[in-house]
Amino acid sequence: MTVEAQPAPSARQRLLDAAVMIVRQKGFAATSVDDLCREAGVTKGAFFHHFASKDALGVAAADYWSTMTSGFFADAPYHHHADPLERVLGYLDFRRAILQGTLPEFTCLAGTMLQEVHQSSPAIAAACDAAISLHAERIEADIAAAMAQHGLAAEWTAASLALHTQAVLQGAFILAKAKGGPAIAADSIEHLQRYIRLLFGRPQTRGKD
Amino acid sequence: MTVEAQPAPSARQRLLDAAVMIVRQKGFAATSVDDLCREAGVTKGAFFHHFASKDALGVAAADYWSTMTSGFFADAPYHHHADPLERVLGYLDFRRAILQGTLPEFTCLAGTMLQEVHQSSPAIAAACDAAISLHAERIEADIAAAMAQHGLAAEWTAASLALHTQAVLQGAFILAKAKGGPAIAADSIEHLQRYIRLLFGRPQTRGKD
DNA sequence: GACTCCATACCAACCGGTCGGTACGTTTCC
DNA sequence: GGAAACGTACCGACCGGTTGGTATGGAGTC
Repeated sequence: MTVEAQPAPSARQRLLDAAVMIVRQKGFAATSVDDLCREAGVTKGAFFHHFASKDALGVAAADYWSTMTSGFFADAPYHHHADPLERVLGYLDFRRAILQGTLPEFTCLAGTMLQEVHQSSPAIAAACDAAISLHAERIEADIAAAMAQHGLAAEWTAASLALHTQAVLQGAFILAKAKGGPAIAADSIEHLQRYIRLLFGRPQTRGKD
Repeated sequence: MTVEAQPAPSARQRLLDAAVMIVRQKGFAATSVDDLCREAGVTKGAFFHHFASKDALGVAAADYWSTMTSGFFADAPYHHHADPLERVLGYLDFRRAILQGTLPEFTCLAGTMLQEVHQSSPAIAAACDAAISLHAERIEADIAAAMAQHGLAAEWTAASLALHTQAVLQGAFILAKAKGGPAIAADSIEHLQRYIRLLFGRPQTRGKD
């Protein structure tokens, strides 16, 4: 609630940014508090001033990730489409397009942390779940609109398909980690796009990109 | 007297079994050598007698996981189908059916370890990649046979779709960890099955489960 | 002068890994 | 056949370094 404009990046902010990068590189457990402080250029005192524990940092990082990605995708170009189905497909085009750079640059923090802490730290797991679920809800709205427009009476729900898109993305990231690059991740997203086109009876539109 | 059958599981075997369970619970980094020894009922001396390092245990565990799951799926009932497409769909039926018990019981060791060690330990990452890729190749064979039988000239390859099935499964596991249960994982696999049926022009066969 | 923000110094627990030693079966050599 | 020699499996105390976390104090600001 007390969010005003911040002119200079505070130690807290720098720690959060450091966490987003390093945790995606090494995972949560392998990332030490000292690693974070070194990357952020602050001392341990600053860390424990802003965060009660390493776990608390994990929760804050997941929340930060959620608001960060929310803004990022809200500003993305695919919202321009009038057709809601085109927005859904455009979203996936966009997800494919941002598969650039090294693995920790396009990989998902929430998915990475969930793998490790789903049992040991319920608070972090809940924050990661919230981030993914919130993101899915945004897509769910477009899917529901597309279903209404196409008069689709399907055996699956918009919520289920929205969550499925997130599953494919998370799985694509794991394959990317296995293969050391984003190429197969892009393939998987293409399969998902083809699935959605088939679902809506719109087989293979527009030319190859 | 040369003893063929092993009446008592060796320390090495017990450590491997312990690793498969605990690493899926807590992740690789958060699992200590002492954790493994305690679970396996052996001492640290035994651990380092059989494995040169914790990393070496990770590689061995991934290899063990690969041969273990290979045998498990080779014995599964879906191979009975004469129709290769039915074998692929049956495989996914089977994957849904084994979504039982607690999360570390049906979750994938290779995917879990990959998330954490893909940068820090190339050896473990390679072993995990090999496990997943080998598994995908088994499915690829059935997909290729189904494509040939249906005379499908597709823009996608059997290998690509096989890898996509693994991406969906890995992503489904992450969602299961987010939601704390296997229900949404099953939903995602159903979406994948629907995709494959649409791909092969066989919309919705057999009755509801 | 109280409060926020952050640095320094420090701690106990725990980490992966080492090491000297034991128990025991097999091989070798007389 | 018996005993020395050797190899494998395992034990558990121990080591140096790192871990998450704390105690305390000082600079800047209202």
